[in-house]
Amino acid sequence: MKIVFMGTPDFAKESLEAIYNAGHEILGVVTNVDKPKGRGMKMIASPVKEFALEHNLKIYQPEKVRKNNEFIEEIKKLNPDVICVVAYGKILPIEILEIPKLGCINVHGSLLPQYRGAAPIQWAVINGEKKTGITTMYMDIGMDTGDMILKEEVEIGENETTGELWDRLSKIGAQLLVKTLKEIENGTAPRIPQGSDFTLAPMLDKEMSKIDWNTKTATEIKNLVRGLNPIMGTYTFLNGKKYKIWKVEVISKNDEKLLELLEKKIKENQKSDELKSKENLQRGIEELENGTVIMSNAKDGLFIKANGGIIKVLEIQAENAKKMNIKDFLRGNSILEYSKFE
RNA sequence: CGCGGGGUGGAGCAGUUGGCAGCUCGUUGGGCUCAUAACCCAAAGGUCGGAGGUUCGAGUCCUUCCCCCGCAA
Repeated sequence: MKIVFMGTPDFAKESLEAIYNAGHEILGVVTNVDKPKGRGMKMIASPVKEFALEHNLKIYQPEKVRKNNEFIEEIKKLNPDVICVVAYGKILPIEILEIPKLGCINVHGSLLPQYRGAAPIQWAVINGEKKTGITTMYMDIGMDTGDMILKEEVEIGENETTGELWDRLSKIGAQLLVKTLKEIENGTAPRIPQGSDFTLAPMLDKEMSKIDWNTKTATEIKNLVRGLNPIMGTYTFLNGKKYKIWKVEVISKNDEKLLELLEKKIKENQKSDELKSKENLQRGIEELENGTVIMSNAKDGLFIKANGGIIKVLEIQAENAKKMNIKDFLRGNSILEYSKFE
């Protein structure tokens, strides 16, 4: 089929590559404008543009698409059978949606009508969903409200990060798009209305990446950490310094191994008899405020009291530093026990 | 010229007013142990990113070049 493809990030590149390899005729590729990126603010082309350049595809990078008659006319002239939109980054006006004879197809990273919006994958992980998926649909004017075509379900691993899930879904999405196009070509594509029972996955904002030790449970913190990895990461403060937390594990406050370590340490330090028994240790931990460092050393790691469990930090990043696994970090940097993250 | 941080043995860091180059870990050898990623002892490993300069003396001060990283988008 004759296709115009619209997309920007690597997620979209997978789809473009798949339909390209499937033998469809790519009339043009629309991607977001190059943006200054990275150190020195160099202009960086989107992954979709990179692919288009490599394969000599025609590239369009309109500043805006709404009320951009010149651009709309260009697309009209291409006379595509369908327009495929995957994570393009701009909302398409009705004038464009009406161009292709067979419709505008969108690949969305969730099981619609759940998680409509800009950040479906991230929110699914943050909310601790056990499964999510990909949905292809016919676009309409609303935000991810169009009639659905195909769906594929995917399990979310308990420790899977958004980045990992993102990669998997981008490939599944690519395949599902190819399959969807085939169905459309054959005239067998279904059209399933979404119904009214939907949820939203709005854009993530900076605010939410701060760990709230007081109101969030240990598991919620863990889900936030993996949900925001590797997009922005989560952060928290210790003695006025900002630390990013990239990977954690949740362990129970009754964790035998941890209690043993604590017990041993207390004996070594000849501290008060008060915390001698395991019961007292558990109670002692329970009494600590959320965010308090229970134990911190290069050998055992960094353990932080949280609501309903203990956060074991696995990957951390100090200000102006790069991400490090916790053992490397603690060899050169020290975090005092009983200090408090906030 | 977007803002900022940094280059010190294999890793992560310290190094005070310029005065013998250190710490934690790893590595190697040995010991201990039923055993171990545990513990004990010992050793190897650095022209302190490069080039100039100031000085009796520079990781430390000045000039310059190279490289890396974080924020921001």
